[in-house]
Order: sequence, then structure tokens, then C-alpha cells
Amino acid sequence: MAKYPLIKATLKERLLSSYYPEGLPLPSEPQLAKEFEVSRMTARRAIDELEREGYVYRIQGAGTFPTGKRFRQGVFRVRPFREWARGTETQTRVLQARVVEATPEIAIVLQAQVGDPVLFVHRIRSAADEPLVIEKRYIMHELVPDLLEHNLAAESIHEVMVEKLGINLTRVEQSLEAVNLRQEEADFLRVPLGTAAFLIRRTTYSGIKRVSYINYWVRGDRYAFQDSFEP
Amino acid sequence: MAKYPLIKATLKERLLSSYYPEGLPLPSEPQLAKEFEVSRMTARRAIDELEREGYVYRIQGAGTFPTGKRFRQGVFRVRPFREWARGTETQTRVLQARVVEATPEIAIVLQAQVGDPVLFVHRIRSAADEPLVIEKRYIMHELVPDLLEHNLAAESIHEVMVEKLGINLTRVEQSLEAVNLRQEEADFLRVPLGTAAFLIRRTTYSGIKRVSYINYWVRGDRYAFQDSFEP
DNA sequence: GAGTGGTCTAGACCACTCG
DNA sequence: GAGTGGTCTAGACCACTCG
Repeated sequence: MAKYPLIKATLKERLLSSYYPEGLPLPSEPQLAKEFEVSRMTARRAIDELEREGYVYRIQGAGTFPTGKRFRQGVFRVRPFREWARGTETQTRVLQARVVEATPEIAIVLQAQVGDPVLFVHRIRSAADEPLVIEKRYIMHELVPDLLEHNLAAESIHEVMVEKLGINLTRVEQSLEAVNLRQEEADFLRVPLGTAAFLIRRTTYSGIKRVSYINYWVRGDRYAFQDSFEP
Repeated sequence: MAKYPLIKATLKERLLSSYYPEGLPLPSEPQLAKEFEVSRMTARRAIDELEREGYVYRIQGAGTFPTGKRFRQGVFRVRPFREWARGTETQTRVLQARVVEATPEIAIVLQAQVGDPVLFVHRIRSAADEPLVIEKRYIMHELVPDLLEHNLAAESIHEVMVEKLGINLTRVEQSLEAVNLRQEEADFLRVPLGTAAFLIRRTTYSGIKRVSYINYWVRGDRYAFQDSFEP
């Protein structure tokens, strides 16, 4: 019914079949609008989506270019624990929650001084009585002096920080690794030493200031990321 | 300079501060256009981006609603081997490439019959003389009868299928797991038995027809996914 | 300076929701 | 039937690229 999906499909087909040579710009937006007998805004809308999907890129003043036919690999989305464990009863156990002095390692990732006060929270999250995730969280204590007054087993620490303590998180950086669990982690998760797990390391920022550093160990035998996309 | 980023930022701020109650619609597009003294299309553009970023959802005829303040977790993007290994010399070694009969396991994932001819390609991809990825690929043989005539060590199998053999891939489904390498895989990757690795399982489709099933084992000690986002 | 993409306007008609 | 979001038009001005 709408016109832009047809334009988008037609252009996608042409791009995949190399109808438009790589390195050269596609016809300009006014030209495409004329070819498809639509207004420029409608042609743009089709191109907007192709750009977002990675088929073309645009340079203002120069034109719209094919991206090249690299394989679009899709993405894996990290879902909050409660979401992927829903349907079963979940528990959160707080093993430790106290102010510690920053170790050299923590001082580096939080860009603080060794010995600075850091709030350390160590939790285990379980579903159906099975421990699934270990969480070790280091937060600049000066930013959250009152965090310990909240119930860290019942509440989302992220939500408490953002909503109740007014921390304004502006950026999150994270990495995902596959690691063998060490003895301590394996014991907490009740799996054999060396079991494969996902390790997510996350650093949060408020402007250029680092707010927290979190490590999550997620049991590899209980969790998988899913993705589906159209190449 | 442009108007829509300001509208977007203002709305985002309001959404994060619960200025708009959950469950109730935001002001309508014409109302927002009036408030910000812009045309409706400009207001829409700001909302379009907020919708794409997950802050609001829209129901035609009913309105635009806050999504709720769930933590947006970001995504991990899988990058093609050549891209993340760039800067070093990469090699691809073909261990096997032959037509086999579908085993029960392969028949299920490819929705074929046990015994159907399936092209099996087993490769190892290395960078700087270090094996990093094992790849086992099963392709419906009837779809690619001539694939073996191509140089599977030099070319991207995906590109050969799409560009030279005209296979039209319409969907890709994949999962990401953390696993312990078994003896065979560990030997190929020259790491100890049980080393943690990423296992990516990928199924490709052409319409409802399944085209191929691929397993990638990626050394956990050599690869990490990265992500950065604004919550 | 000619052409390109980026943004914006003031309208219009439509399918849809909801009371 | 009133109001909502979805789409589209025919213009306009701008910043930018490129020969």
C-alpha cells in the first residue's frame, strides 16, 4: 500500500545484484524520486532505511554510495536478568555490600586513586533455585553515599542509582568474553571448575566521570544469546 | 542547528524523569508540534528516533506511549572474521569439503531427510599463524551443486553462494553460547581441552527453505565482543 | 557554481482506536 | 465521529562536495 517499501525493496535488489557499481554514487534523491514517481521525501525514506540497515552510506554534498557486499552479521542483545529468567522464580542473594579501598585494578578501570573509597556489591542471581549469574559491582562511593540504605536484594541497583539517587548515566561500555570459571566462581554457581561462562564487563559513565564497573559471570550451560536478521 | 535533536533530547529527558506517566499516551503529534513550534513532520522525526531507541512505542489510532524505564542493555555485533583479524595475515585452511549424507542431527536443523546429500565444509581460520576459528558448515547440496569448484580457502563461501550461485538469503538466525572445547576442537585450535570458547550456531534461510547450518567455534582467549551505547 | 544530501513546512488523505 | 499515528506531496533553504 505504502510506496516507500517498494522503492526500498527495489533498491535493495539492485544493490545486492551490483546493479549500482561500488565506488560510484547511486542516482541522486531527486532522480530516484523522479524514477519512482514520488516526492523526494518518500524516496529519502526508503534510502533512510537502507542506510540504517547498512546497505548504503551518504555523504552530504557528494551522494549516496553502496556499502559493499560485506556480510551483515547481526547483533546479540543482552537482556536484563529478570527478563530472560521470567516465568521462573528468581532470587537475588547479596554476599557482600560494603565500602572498600580501591585496589590498583579497580583504580584503573574507575580512573580513581588506589585507596579511594569504593562501594563493592557482590550478588548472586538465581532462577528456580539454580544460581545463574554472579555479579561484582564497584561504584564510586562519593557518588552513592546512601546506596547501602536500600534493599540491594530486592531492588535493581541500576534503577536505584538512576531514579532514587539521581545519577545521570550518559554512556555504557561493555565487553563480552568466554572464560573458564575459577574455583571461587564455580563454587558459587555450583558447577565444576573450568566450566565455560560468559563474562560481561561493563563500565558506566556520567559525562567523562566513571560511575561503576561491573563484572557478570553468566553460566554458559544455561544461557545463550539469540539473534535473527535479514541480510 | 536542526530542531529535531532538541525536541528529541527534551522528550528523552521527560521520559527518563517520568514527566509522562507510564500507561498514558504522550501528547499527540500535532500537540507536540504546536508546543515546540514546528511542523508535525519535524516532531515525528524526533519521536521516530526515540521509538527506534526503545523509549516509546506507537499504536496507530491510539497514541505514543512511554516504554517504561527498563535498562537498555545494548547489543554485541558479530564482525566478520576478516574484519576483526585485519592488520594481521590471515589464512584459511580447508580440512574437508565433500558431499555427505545428512545425519539425523543435520537433517533436523536443515529440515531435510536423513541421508539427503549435504555439502560439508570444515575450515580453520588463522591469524598470525594462530588458529582462531573452527568452522563446520552444512549446505543443502541441491542448492549449490557447483560450490566445490570454487576455491574455498580463498573465497568467502557466503559471497560465492550469494553472488556467483545466486542464492537469495532472506533470513539468518543465530545463537551465541559459551562452551568448553572438546578434544577435537581443542587440538585444531591448539589450546588445552576444555578451554572456553564462543560457539555461534547460524542457520540461513531462503524464504522458508533452509539453506545452510554453520557452527563457529571462536577461541575465548582471543576474541571479545565490544559494545558502547547511551542508556 | 552546479549538484548533492539534510532539514523543514503546511498542508492532505488514510487506517486505525476508542468511547 | 473525533482523535490518533502512517504516509505522502511540492515546495523551500541550507551546508556541503567537487571539478
